[in-house]
Amino acid sequence: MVRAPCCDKTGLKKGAWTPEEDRKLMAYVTRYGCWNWRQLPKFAGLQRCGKSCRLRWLNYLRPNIKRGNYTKEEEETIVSLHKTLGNRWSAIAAQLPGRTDNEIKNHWHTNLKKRSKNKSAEAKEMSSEDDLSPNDKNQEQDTGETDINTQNNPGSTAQIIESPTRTLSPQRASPGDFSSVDNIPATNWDLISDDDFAFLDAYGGNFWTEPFLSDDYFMPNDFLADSPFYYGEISSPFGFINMDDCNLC
DNA sequence: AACACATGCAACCGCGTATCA
DNA sequence: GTGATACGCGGTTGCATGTGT
Repeated sequence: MVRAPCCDKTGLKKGAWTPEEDRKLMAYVTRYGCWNWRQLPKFAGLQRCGKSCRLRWLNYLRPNIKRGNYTKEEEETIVSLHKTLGNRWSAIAAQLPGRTDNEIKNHWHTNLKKRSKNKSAEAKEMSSEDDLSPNDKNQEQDTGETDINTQNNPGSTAQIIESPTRTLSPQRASPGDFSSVDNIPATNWDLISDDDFAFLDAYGGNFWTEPFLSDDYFMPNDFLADSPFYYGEISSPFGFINMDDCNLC
């Protein structure tokens, strides 16, 4: 039995998001929040599936997203949590403020998993060969690497040694890599200007009020907590928005 | 310089679950 | 209790870009 598509796909765009689409989504969510992902694209003037909008917002446009440049501590946390939680990326992401489950998942598959495998192979080799070179031994001491498996599970006989990364391989620059930590990706916010709300006005009076007729208005807690929404007004590139008028919470 | 291959990331897809009528 | 709807999550894919030959 094939599950019905999440939305009517006729005429809906797929693939990479354009700056214009990002602007529209950011403008809308910033002003109204994500009251209903399914309906949101319609009101935001986007030819996208609600699911796609949600993903784009959560993984890319949301404020306080960290991109790239994983710290040693973050990688250690990921490896450690992965050991206890498995592939529950959202749970892991919850422990890493600013990181998304998707990004952590990607980072695991592209970096940490590989290193973990290598470490595992090395460990196997070392256990079979006692004649480890002094250099290797020193390196091990310098980095302070230990077998987390045996640390966390003293009784465990697990063979896999998942080691935190000690050296960060240079990250390839990509359009999405803002390489700034703790900051809202400037590129995203710079995309938006006052004019970006103009298209919303084109919908007429109903546009501004209709979303708030919904009872199931929803704004993610982490977004609220990190955003000026909490404090009554938005200080944004679009100017100040009095949130008392928006009934967000 | 041109091509093939490798890598990393953004986005999509399908399933499970929560909620509501 | 049941079906419909929406959301969230994890697995997977496709493409842009980097690297090697």
